Amino acid sequence: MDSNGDEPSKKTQHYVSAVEVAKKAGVSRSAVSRAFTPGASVSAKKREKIMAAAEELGYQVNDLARGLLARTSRLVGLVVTNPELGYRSHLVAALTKALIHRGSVPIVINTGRTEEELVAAQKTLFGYRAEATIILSGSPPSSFVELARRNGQPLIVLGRSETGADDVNIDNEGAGREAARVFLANGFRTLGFAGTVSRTPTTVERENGFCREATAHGAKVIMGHGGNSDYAGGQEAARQLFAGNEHPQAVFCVNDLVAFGLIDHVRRHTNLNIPDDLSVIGFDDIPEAAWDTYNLTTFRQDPALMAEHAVALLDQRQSEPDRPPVHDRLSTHIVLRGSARISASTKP
Amino acid sequence: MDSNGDEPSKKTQHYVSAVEVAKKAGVSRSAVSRAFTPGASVSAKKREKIMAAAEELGYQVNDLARGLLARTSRLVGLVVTNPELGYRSHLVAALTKALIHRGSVPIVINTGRTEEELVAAQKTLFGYRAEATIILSGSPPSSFVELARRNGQPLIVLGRSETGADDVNIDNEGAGREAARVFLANGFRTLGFAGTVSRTPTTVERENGFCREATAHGAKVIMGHGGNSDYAGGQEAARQLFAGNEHPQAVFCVNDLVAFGLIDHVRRHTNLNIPDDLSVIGFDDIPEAAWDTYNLTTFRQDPALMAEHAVALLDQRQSEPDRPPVHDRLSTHIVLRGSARISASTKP
DNA sequence: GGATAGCGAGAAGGCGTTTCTGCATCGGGA
DNA sequence: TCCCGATGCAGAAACGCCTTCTCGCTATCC
Repeated sequence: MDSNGDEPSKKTQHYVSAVEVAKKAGVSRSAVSRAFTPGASVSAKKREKIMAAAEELGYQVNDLARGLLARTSRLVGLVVTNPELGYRSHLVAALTKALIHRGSVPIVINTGRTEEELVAAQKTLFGYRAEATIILSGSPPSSFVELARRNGQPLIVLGRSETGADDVNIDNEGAGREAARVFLANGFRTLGFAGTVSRTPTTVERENGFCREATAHGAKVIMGHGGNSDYAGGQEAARQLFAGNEHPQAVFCVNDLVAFGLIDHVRRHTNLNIPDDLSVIGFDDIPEAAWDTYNLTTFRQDPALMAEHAVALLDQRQSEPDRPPVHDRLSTHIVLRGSARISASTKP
Repeated sequence: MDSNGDEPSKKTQHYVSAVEVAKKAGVSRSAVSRAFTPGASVSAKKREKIMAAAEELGYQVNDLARGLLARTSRLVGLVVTNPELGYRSHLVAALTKALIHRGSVPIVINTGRTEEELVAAQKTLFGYRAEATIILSGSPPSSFVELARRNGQPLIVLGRSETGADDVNIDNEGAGREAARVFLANGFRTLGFAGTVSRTPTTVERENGFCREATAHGAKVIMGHGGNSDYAGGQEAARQLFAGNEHPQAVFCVNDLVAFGLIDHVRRHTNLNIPDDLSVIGFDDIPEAAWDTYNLTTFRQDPALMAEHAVALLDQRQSEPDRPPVHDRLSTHIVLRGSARISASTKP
């Protein structure tokens, strides 16, 4: 009974439109549109008939046309560099999930950090009338912020605070200070910091917080800087930190990947035992930090929470487009594991 | 001189359209359209003038309207579950990069594997008239394939071959056989396989290839199955493999994460030394496999190459929509590191 | 002077939403 | 029982923005 004769097996090879549904259901195309608009005035019976026809034909509202009229799409852009790396992969996953949950459709622009590339990404997003842009990495140039504002497109920056846009970030400097305090409270006087030569605000803040707190209390801080904030960078930093005849008793690493590289270097090239001879603290608490090999004490940064806050910020911005930029600061806390010889009572 | 008086600082608060650019440049709106269409007949001088006006106004072609007319957008959908996990995070990164390089715009639908969720993802993608869909995980239900075909939307499946769509995959069974052969050639007679209880085609093929080759040559294979194919799953599998009084001399793990979990379990809970007492081979060759701690011998699966092939398949499908499904099989090769006591000469 | 490239103007087409208007129906009052 | 106003629903038309096509005209080149 569902093999209706009026539609032979001609090759459709195109998306069915509302007119076809209207014809099939014997109604006007406005009625079809209303049937798909919640709260529109259509009788229940007619709506049902229309839905049945739509289902049978495989009709799907054309969001391109809808967006054209609405002057915005449900598309939300995510601009990110190296989305496969460490914490960022988790953040991207959490964001895409949160956005989809919200009813948005995430576009992921995987690109470099240069101004040109960022501008190109933004243009693409403008072209699709994206509802908003979320930047995960790289400082957006001021022209970026300005253009988004001019076009009325909300812009959320993650992990940067110095821009004129809404952002959600964590207290990197505070965490750095806390790391220093924890080390000091456990009697370490010669400390180390493992960072990178590419000085992003995030890493600089962690470094500053740590170093200032440490030196303010008379401790010595030895610095090691790798090329990138990844495993190899951690190895390089370790090479620098453990090259001289004086080495740190405790090292704070700019993130977990760096900590892993550092730990592996230490295990392989020195006789130091972790944590007996050397305490290590990382940052991010990615799943690998909990692995037996590393069992890393680190600062927890919850990607799901950050994604949630980013989406909340987006909602707020849309309801109040004109209010001043909001800076949302998430707290972090240290997760004690076995890589640092720290007594739990000294945890602040 | 660029503060032109004819545009006072009125709040634009909307995207500028082609008519505004036309007015500003003193040309017709068709000319604007032509200027943005490569290969259209516009004089260089006029195009330049138009582009200057567009630049100044911040004009950006509305891809929604363009897509409406073209009946397709440059959007390409990526449907994926747990995009943050192991190899998949690298694949997603490589795909987004390759797609952007191609001029497409990737939509990432991060969702579950249930049929409902996949259908919802597909509907979203249809709604935006996505140029194509790429599925990274989860077997698409046959309705999915059928609907994509009916709508003329190319569908590329990664890591599954049993579907009626184009796919790119690797020779999992062959790799499994090779793993067994390498172990056998090095004198191991009691082998182990670390897999998962959730039997996806990928894992089943690797397991089958390994077990059949091994048993065909008279070796014994002990099986261990964790819950998921991740670190914790590897630990569980190890618990099973090393619980009895007879344990394997060499274990093939369904992927690198499982191998890491297994190695860590062995190091912590047994006296066995890797690779002296136990050889381990993994699968994927994610960056962590090269880390000092693991130094894992594993099968290399290049995400960039797979992404490249997926995009190539997409190009081909678009130029020849009606040809039968193509099954693109990539080769893998084993990467010898320190986790397996294997002499290089025995590598096939 | 005739061919031609370039350009402006206008209109159609793609598809869904929204507004406006007309019609039918229903309830209530005379 | 009849009529009027209110109400709900349906259809027509306009709109959003771009591309493409046609047509007619002008500047340009040989």
